[in-house]
Amino acid sequence: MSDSRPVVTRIAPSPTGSMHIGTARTALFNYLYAKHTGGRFLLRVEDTDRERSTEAAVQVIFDGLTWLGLPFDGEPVFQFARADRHREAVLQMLEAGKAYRCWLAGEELTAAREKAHAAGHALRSPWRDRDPRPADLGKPHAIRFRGPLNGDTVVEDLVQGQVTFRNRDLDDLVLLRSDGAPTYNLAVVVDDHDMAVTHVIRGDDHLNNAARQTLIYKAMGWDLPHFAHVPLIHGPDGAKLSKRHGAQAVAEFADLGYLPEAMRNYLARLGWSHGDDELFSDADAIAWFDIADANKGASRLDWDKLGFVNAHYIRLADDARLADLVAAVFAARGEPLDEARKAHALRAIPLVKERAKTIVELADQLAFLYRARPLTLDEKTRDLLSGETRARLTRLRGQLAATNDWSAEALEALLKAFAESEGVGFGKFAPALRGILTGGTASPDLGRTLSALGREESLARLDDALSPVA
RNA sequence: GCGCCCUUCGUCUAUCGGUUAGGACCCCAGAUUUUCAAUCUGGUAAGAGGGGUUCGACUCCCCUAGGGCGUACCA
Repeated sequence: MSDSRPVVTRIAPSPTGSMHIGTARTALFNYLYAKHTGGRFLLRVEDTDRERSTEAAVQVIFDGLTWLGLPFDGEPVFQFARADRHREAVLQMLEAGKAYRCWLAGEELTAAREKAHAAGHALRSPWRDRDPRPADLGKPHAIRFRGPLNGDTVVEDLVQGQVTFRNRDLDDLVLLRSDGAPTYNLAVVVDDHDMAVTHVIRGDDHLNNAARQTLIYKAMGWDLPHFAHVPLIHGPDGAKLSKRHGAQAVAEFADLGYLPEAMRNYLARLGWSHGDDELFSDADAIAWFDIADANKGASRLDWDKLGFVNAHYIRLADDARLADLVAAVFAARGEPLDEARKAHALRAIPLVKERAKTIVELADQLAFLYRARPLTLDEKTRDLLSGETRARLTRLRGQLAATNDWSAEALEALLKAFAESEGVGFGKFAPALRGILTGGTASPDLGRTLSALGREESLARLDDALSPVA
């Protein structure tokens, strides 16, 4: 372990076609730790599974990191392209006696493994101590790691603490498959070493691998990186997060209307904390983050809290940006907003932005702006339009038509004065007015609703509902 | 089966041997009130169980239970 080298962290996802939210948090932790220490945050694409590693699947990773606002330093490393280098390392171990050629396969392999387990230790191939004959060398074979039979391997983990494994439980893992392809545990070690990674921060499903990888580092005579295994994210029910929990991939959270800065804040707070701080800026997170403060236990995704955090960031967000996002929601629904409508949304956003937990909700709350006239009124509103209320709203319509100040404040004042002059509470006309203006029963304060709708449209909607034929 | 890890309010967490176990989300009540929210005030709610160690354990050790991960020529 070296402590003087500048910190280098990395995120090493496989291109599977989507980016899991757990991967996103691991990326965030790596990013925060690198920034906190003034180090570098790298990306390595583990694309050795040729079936799944399509260009599109790789693009998903880039898009996910970009959307989350976690830019990596330098050029991405593609693991598959480094296969020759991996093989070179294996040959080096072979020559040094740290690895051996193995022709064990098929049922023979299975039987040997079962026998080893029955004897209370991990698999050791008979080829470990056998000299291959020249005739064997021509036949396809794997190359296995020659693991120590006795003793312990200790992983010093920044999160989990000191974890001890008995070497007898660690099998002679395959380094190079019989088709010449390097295996995961080998490639990871070689790549992390070559990339000068100082801190391996990853999911705790790899804690067991850390022991195997430690052995490889030692066999190669390389410095060990610091390990930090962070727990996985579970669904609200405590089970492994999956599709049925609502969302799993970063792109899905984006589609549901969550802001990247909200995701960063929420995800950072999931499994890590800085005292009682709940809502904090990226700069705060970078200043405060230490991987040693990460928790050991798995945590569950809580939609309510995510919504709370997201609402906070929506309130802070720039209106023009929100208008773009809202327009994207409408476009995704097949109802793209033209320039005029988008401008309308931009004007109305300040009136509703403090009410929405997601961008999708924000779009829903703006939808009344675009309803086509004449609005079809719900039954409740129609019932409310009895003679008395109709007459009262007609008088209100007259006052609205006479005013020029269409600001929310002025309209609110006008409504208050009107209620007073009528000698009634809002309850006598507000529900009906809301129904007429929005076609629904929930909307912002009426002053705001009128203001957002605009003078012309408001009066027209009133006329639609109040005209004798309606 | 074997190995490793984890376990404080419903959820996310604070605590790093001595606290009335704190905060946030959710929930409930009140305030506000033209709906729904938002906002403000207040409230309910926790150390998985059992043994130790100690003057004193949420905190240290052991056992049990529950959960997770691994145990591949997958990554």
